[in-house]
Amino acid sequence: MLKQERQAIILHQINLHNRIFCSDLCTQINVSEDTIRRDLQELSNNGKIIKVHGGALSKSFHSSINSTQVYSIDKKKSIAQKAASLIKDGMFVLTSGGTTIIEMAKALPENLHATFITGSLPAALEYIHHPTIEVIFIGDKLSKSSQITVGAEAITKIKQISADICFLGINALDIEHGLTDNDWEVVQVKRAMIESSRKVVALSISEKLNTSQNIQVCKVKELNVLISELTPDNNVFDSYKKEGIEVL
Amino acid sequence: MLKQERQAIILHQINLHNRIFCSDLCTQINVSEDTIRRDLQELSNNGKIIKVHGGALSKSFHSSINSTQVYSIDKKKSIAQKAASLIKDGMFVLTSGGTTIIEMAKALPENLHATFITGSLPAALEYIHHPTIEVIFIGDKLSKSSQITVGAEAITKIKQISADICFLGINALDIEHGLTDNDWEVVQVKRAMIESSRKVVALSISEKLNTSQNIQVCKVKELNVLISELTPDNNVFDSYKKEGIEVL
DNA sequence: AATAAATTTGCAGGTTTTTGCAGCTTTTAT
DNA sequence: ATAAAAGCTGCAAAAACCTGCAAATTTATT
Repeated sequence: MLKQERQAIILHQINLHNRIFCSDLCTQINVSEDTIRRDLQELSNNGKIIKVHGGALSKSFHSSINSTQVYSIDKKKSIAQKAASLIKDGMFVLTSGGTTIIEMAKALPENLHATFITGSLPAALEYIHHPTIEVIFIGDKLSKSSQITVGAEAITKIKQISADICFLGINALDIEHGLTDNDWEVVQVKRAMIESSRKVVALSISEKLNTSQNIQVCKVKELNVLISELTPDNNVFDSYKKEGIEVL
Repeated sequence: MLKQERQAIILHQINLHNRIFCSDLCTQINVSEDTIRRDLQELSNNGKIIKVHGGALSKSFHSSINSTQVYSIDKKKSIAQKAASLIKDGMFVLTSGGTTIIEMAKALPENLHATFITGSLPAALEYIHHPTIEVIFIGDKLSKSSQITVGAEAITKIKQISADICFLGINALDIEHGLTDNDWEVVQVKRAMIESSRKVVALSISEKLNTSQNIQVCKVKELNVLISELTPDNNVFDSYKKEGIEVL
């Protein structure tokens, strides 16, 4: 058996089944596991496949998400860094959707061992690419506009959870109206998340501070931490601090 | 034996078998391995063959392997067309994940009003971009390798559903072992989907027919429809038809 | 036809590639 | 925590390769 021939077979099998074990290939092609491993290593170095412990995955399936032009991307990255620092090993983390949350997902440290619970399709896609975290998806009807799960079933599931911390990508926040949004179904979900978490963290670029929308999610007092791209000593935060909110 | 003559024989052999060993040619033509090597080198320099360590490969062999970005995309599109035609307005449709399912999602008619239920992240992302269909996501733990929901909670939810039709992107199918897969958790989900559907449709490119993997999902008899890129009159389907399966 | 020139072939030797194995470390699962 | 599986490293044997050279063969020329 020629080496290139063998590698062609391997590549074919991986593309056919999306995933494969060293041991299976080894019996199928009848060479030692070492040889298979070396082949997979080589194919992986050439970018043909994704090598994983015990086997390999097809490239087409695992393709990462296109990081398109997100509004205020730099500000959101700085927020993401601060937010990610609050998450410790072993925590149960509830998160909503939104571009800020996606940025936070990308900023998670490589070796974090935590459980992330979300109803957001894009967020889940990010989390799933992380090597060590566990991802729980809240199922139910998917909202087309927001790409998150909504509905009674989802609300019930969230209320059964008791999370250590909850991260909300927010749309509008001010002292008078509290945390507000403009999608009734999304508001229900966020409200449930707040109720199920010991600590609530709001992520917001400063432009969204002191603006409001139609539907209230919760009062300012119900938030525990507020993270923006500004430094905490900025005096736009004064009134929030007075309400007992920690600003990062 | 003239050099030209010998090289003609070699070229013929390579194109016939797609691959060849130096050692085989050497005994066959009865010249030294060095001569064979020099011939292969020359043919390779002229671009007639691909020289590799230990022998040579035909040009077509190598190019066919390296060609497509997503594997067998055309075949999958033809399958997707046939599958999409089975879905009618008002139906409840259960689907697994996999590239074939994604293609089906893309092939859905613009004005279809149906409800799609899935636990596959990539599939849900496709469905959500469709203007008129409703999407229900099955929540629970997400499997990193397959990007679908797995776990007891998901199984329970699926069993509560009663769907009109179920589409399974399949990994391996043969008469003896039935529908098989290599991921225990994924198998549980597929099994539940089959039980919850009035009609089960298996989508498979023909290469996966008459292959098997380690874990059985169900017997051949439990499938109702089998769709591949081949025409239904192809005789690879004979044994499946004998089991009462409709082939499209 | 004979001979010179050019090409091809086989071989000796030394080098590189490939492969499986043993021993040890890392990762994963229970 | 512990045991099993997978991975890594270095090694050694076999196979394949390369280089240079001389013998053999083909081709060209007189």
